[in-house]
This record gives sequence, structure tokens and C-alpha cells, in this order.
Amino acid sequence: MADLKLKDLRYLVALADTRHFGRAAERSFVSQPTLSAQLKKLEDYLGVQLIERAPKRVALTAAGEEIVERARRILEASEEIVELAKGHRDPLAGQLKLALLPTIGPYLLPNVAARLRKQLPRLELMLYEYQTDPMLEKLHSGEIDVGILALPVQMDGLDSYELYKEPFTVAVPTSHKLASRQSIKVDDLAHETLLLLEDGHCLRDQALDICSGADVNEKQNFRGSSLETLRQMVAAGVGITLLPELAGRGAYGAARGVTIRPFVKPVPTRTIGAVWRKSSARREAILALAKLIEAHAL
Amino acid sequence: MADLKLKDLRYLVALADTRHFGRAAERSFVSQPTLSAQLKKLEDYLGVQLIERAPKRVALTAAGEEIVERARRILEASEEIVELAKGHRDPLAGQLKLALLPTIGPYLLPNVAARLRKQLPRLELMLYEYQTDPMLEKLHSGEIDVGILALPVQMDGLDSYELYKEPFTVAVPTSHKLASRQSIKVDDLAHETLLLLEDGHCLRDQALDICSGADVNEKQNFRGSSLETLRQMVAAGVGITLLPELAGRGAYGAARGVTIRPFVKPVPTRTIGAVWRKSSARREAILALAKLIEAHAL
DNA sequence: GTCAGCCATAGATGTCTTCTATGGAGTTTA
DNA sequence: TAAACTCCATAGAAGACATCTATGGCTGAC
Repeated sequence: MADLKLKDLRYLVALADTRHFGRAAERSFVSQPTLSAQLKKLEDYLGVQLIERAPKRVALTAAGEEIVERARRILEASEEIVELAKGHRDPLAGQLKLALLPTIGPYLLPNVAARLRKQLPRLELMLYEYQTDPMLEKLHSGEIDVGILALPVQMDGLDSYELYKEPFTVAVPTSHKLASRQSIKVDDLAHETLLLLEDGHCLRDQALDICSGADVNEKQNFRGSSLETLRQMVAAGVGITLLPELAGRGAYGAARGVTIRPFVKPVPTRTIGAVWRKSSARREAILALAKLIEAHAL
Repeated sequence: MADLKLKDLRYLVALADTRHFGRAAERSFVSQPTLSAQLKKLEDYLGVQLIERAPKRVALTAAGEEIVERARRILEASEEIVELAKGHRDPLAGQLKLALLPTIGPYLLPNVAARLRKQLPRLELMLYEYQTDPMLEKLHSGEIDVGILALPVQMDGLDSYELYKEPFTVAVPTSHKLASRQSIKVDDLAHETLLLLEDGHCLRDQALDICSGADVNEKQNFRGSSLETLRQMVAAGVGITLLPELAGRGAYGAARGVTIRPFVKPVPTRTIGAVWRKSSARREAILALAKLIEAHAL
């Protein structure tokens, strides 16, 4: 046997309101026989008479009254679902869980935060910081919607969008001999003491990769836990380090005792991109966000 | 466009539980393509993507999660309706609003109350006392389900069942000359002072009708408001009255100073019946009640 | 590279809602 | 008292839509 249908409940409530089959049918945009027959089926299905049909008087039985009451609640809740869905229709609204690399987040966000609020006002960003591998895991598991990291990464099931190419810069103590140069070659780093982040930070590998040609010495027994740690170490004269350009600019860049110098061409860079699940329903919001960052990151 | 269907919500909840189209379909007793297509239609109708479809991973969007939550509530409530209906299926259960004439109620109920509780234990009787006309009104309006009164009455839209024929008896002061008779003829009432109920009581009209042949005098400036008032007046020697047989028996019948005597044949009687709306859904319970009264009233 | 798992699509089928037309009971009006 | 009207139920036809089986396509695993 068929089961309960919302439509039938609507018919029943319409009848309860009008106490008249014809007008209830009209209100339900169906013919009177349709409403009549469907309500009879509803009674058959429930095994209870809901309606007293008298020539000039339609009334509900006790069972009918109780069921109408619940039917109203159900119909209200079903309307809520529709309304709720309406609220979710705007692809540029709602929560978007965004993760950034620790070497990107604090330096990129100040550049785009204001524009974000203006251009995507209904997008509620939830911010997280993860290193590449945990970020990819949380992306796959659905914990976050989009990650901003250094490309390339393993892309199975993921889509990506290239945001910008970020030049590396060299950070040296202000008193260092390289501080007087306008720009620096990779070979100039030979025999320098290089300060690097701890394992897990992709920036560590990128820096090592850049310096693989030159004969540099990584400072032993030291692993910085953040770029700010590195910066302070450089200021203290312990060694030099490589900083992504964004990290060398703005409020953070002006640290005392540290001088930032660009590389000469070909400037080593890293590619920053946004990554999300191919199957993500937030693709549209993510692309809007990505394009905004692309345009205003640097 | 079609509207929300409970079945679709069931599919969605099944998918939320299993996170697998095939198993959700199995749990819903439909094929996988059916569930797939219906959920897509649901998304189209709501205008929101509810499901992230990835090769090895089915997940819900934020909208999906919220809607599933409400869908669960709706489905629970719809189950409640079915359960509620089940509880109303027993035609011999539930409330039954029963009205009796004031000249019947106190005398009939003691005879049947015990049997009622035993034979119709799930029937919850709500008792009322009304005179004939208000009773018929409340019957038509649906305020009460069944009335017990003296037939015949105006039967438009009503059904009736004859319960019993109630003989009238004569109540006289014990010191009255008629008290010594074994039985009484209507003509014996000639020149007696007759005590009657106030207007509105059908018993008043019945008594007047019976006595219309004899030359009796209704006590002026007096109208009893209940049979008990009349009985006390008789005991006080003010006059005589007619009592329905049930009112002359049992606990009430034994009042001091009052003697009850039967009429000789043809004994005047009134016909007591049950009356209900032709359209009433409680017909079955009413008939069961009526047959019980018919068997055990006298 | 092949295989298995899984969801989407296509086309056919059948159920069930819905319609119009009509019947029948009851009430009101001429 | 008959006729017209109101209102709900029934009948039969038409149409909409959910459902099925078969199949395709994509992905991840061995």
C-alpha cells in the first residue's frame, strides 16, 4: 500500500480550514472529486475515519482533529525546508572553510580582507592554518572546503586554481655584507648559514631546493617553528633565510635589524594556488574567492 | 513544478545514513537509479545542491545537513500520525460524549455502569444532562455524539435506536387513599392535584398527555425543577405525580412517605431511545452502547 | 592495463493522480 | 409540491511521473 503523502495532508488541512470539500479543493488547486477521493484514500490508509460527511455540514472526528493538528506542524516544517533551501541558494553566501599554509595566511589575508568583505559580503569565511599534508587530508575528508598552498600537489579528486607566483627574497642581518647589495644571486649564498623551518613546512623544502645549487650550510640543531621565529633569528645575526615576498612586506617586513633583498633574475618563486574537491558544491564561491585573491594578493 | 514529497525526504535521510546510493536505495526498497533520480529532482526543486557526489565518497553539503535534520523531524511526525491513527482504529475505544435527559440519567446509569466498564472497557464516556431541545441542538452541532431521550423527535439527519419502553407509575403520599390500591387507572386520578416539572422537560408533556383524558388539576404556581423535588413534594402530601418506572426503583425509589403504584393495562409508557448523527463516525460504539442499555436498563 | 565498484543516463512500463461528466441525497424556493 | 440548487461521491478516460532494467562512464585498486 502507498504511504503517507504531504499532498494528502495539505488536502486534509484545507478541508479542516474550510469545512467544505469544494472550497478546500479550490484552495488546493484541484477538482473537488480529486480532493474527495484522495481524502478517502488517506482514511483507508490510516484505517480511521477522519471526516464526518453530512449533507450541510463537514466535521472532523476526534481522530481527524488530532491528525490535522500534527499535519499542520508537518506542513510548517516542510515549508521551513523550502525556506532553508532558499537561503542556501546564493552560491556566494554561507560558510566557507578556508585553510592556508602558515607561511601564507598572516601575510596574504591583510591584503584581501577588506576587499573580501566588500565584494563577497555574504560569504562567511572560517579560517584555518595547516601544513600541506594535513590540509590535503582535511580537504578530502570534507573538514575544509578549500586550501591555499604551494603547487603542485597530488591532485586526485581535486581541482586547483593558480593564484600567483610568489618570488622568494633573502633576509639578512642589516649588518651583513649582503645587505648592501641591491639584489642577490643564488650563488651569493654560498657558505652562508641558512635558517630553515621545521619539517612539514613546504617552505623548508622549497628553500632547500633553491639552494641546492649553492654550497650553503643549514644551521644545525635549529628548526624554526614559524617565519616570525626565523625573522627574529636573522635579526639576532644567527644567519640568513629565504622569505616569500609577502612575508617580507607590510607590517611584518619592517622588523629592526633585518634587511630584505630580492633575487636577480631568474627569480626563484613558488606557485600559490587554491585547491578544492572536484565534487565540492562550493565551486562557485571558491572561484570567486580565488579570483579576488589572484587580483589583489601581490 | 511538483512539490515536496515525503518519499523524497525518506530517500535523502537514507542516503545521509548510509552515505551510499546503492545501500540507501536498498534500505528504501527501490532501485539505485530511482533513488538517484529522485534526489536529483529534490535538489532541482529546492534549487540547492544537497549532496556532494564523489567517486568513492558521498557527502552532504551544509544545506544538505540542515535539511536532513528537519527531514528527520518531519518523518518522525508523520510516523506519529500513523501511530495516532492506529490508536483510533478500535471503534469501541476513545471518548464518547453521551447526553441523557435529566429524568433518565440518574436512574438509568446505575443499572448499566458496571456492565459498561466490563463490556466496553476502552470506551471513555463523557456524561451530560440536557433537556430534549438543547440536546438535539448539541447533537447537530457535534458537541455530543449521542443522546438518550424520549422518542419520537425530529429526526432530520439523525439515526435512532429504540432502547426500551418505560412504564409510568403513580407516586402518591403513603397516607393517600390511592396508596392502598394494587394498581391504578388513569380515571382514578380525577380531581387529584398533579405535581409536574417545569417547562422544557418532556416528561411534563408526557404526563399531561396521559392525564388529558382524566379531569386532573395541575398544582398552580408550582413547577418542579427535578424529579427529586417532585418526590419530596409528594412525600409532604402536597399532591401526586407520575414517575417513570426507573425513577421509582432502586435507591431513590425508597423515599419515606411516598408510595409507588403501577397503572393497570393498558399501561401508559414512554419510549426511550438513543439518537445520533447519521454521519457520525462513532456509530459502532453507539450501537454497542445502545444494545447494552437495551438489554439491561429495566 | 584490467577489473570491480559506484553513480548517472536512457527508454519502457505501469501505477496512481487528476480531470470531466454525472449521479444522488438533501435543502431551499417558486 | 415540484423544481432548482447545493454539495459530495462515483465512473471512466487521460496524463503525469515514479519506477524498473539495461547500460554507460568514471575512478581507484590490483
